[in-house]
Amino acid sequence: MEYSSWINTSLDLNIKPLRLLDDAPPPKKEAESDFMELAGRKVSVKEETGALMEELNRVSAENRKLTQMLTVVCENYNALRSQVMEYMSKNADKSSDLSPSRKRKSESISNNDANNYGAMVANGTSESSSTDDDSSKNPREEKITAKISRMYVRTEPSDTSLIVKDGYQWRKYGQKVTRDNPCPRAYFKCSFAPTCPVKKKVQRSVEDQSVLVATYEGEHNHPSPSQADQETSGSTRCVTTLGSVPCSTALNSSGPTITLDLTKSKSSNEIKTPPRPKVESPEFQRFLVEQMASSLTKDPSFTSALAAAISGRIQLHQSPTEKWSK
DNA sequence: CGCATTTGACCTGCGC
DNA sequence: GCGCAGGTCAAATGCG
Repeated sequence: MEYSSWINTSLDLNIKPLRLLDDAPPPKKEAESDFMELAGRKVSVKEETGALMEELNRVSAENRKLTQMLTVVCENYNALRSQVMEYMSKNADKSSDLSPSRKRKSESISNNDANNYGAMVANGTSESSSTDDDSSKNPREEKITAKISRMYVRTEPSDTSLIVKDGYQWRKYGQKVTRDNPCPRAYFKCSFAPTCPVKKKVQRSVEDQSVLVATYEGEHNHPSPSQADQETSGSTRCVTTLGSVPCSTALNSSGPTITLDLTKSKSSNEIKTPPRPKVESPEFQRFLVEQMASSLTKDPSFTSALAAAISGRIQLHQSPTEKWSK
């Protein structure tokens, strides 16, 4: 699985339309007339306006929601980062003073990043968490070299099951209601290979119950049974691989507007925008790309958000994530 | 009938 | 040592 499919600039791309919608209504008529001309078709402008307005409202609401999410993610990221920094610097100074309750400590810390919707966080366990040196105190810990990774999966609100389709076969062996989350946590073991030590915990996020948090412990000692299936399966769940989010483009006087349609899958993209103009034309595509690039790079919000996204990506890449970057 | 899931009991580690 | 909370076990149950 490619890392690029997990980390995506989609949030950044929403900045432009959102701002447009919030600050001043876009000169739609112009855009539409351009659009019509490009399409070379005579379509009722009224009908188109109505449809576009509807879509615009919907996308605007979607974008607002996403922006709020992004804010929360950034806040939590910063908080977590400062916590980690503080913790690491503390441990660098006095490595002997370690909390004995590492098991539950790590859990409580990791809960903070539960807002990274659509992202997967893979991190090493004790060996990467600067508490290595107490392995000398507790020899049992040395055996636990299992990798712990985390995956966030958005589900449909109506979906109450705790099943995360990740291509492996899992057997549920327990369920428990934990203190910090009213939603039960389900425990799974990899059942594809009898010797496979991998375990998985799945629990709904406290903040957003439509998000499942799957925590993987250990590494599979066998290949994925359905790697190919996984990519093409029509699962109702959408593992948030944002790399393939469908988008639509439109032209207005101030340049092209990129609108990511995050609510529709590729197959169900039913916002029936008017028949596309000759987008296939290489000249038009080049023009679009140039306009998009220039408008994005001029936008300070975009550049700052991009910087934040990149810094987050760098952080992620610093931890060993071989498993998920395959 | 075989397998997966459910669920209450039990085990283990940690804090007080 | 006791209580609490998370994790695991295994008998009961459900389903194909």
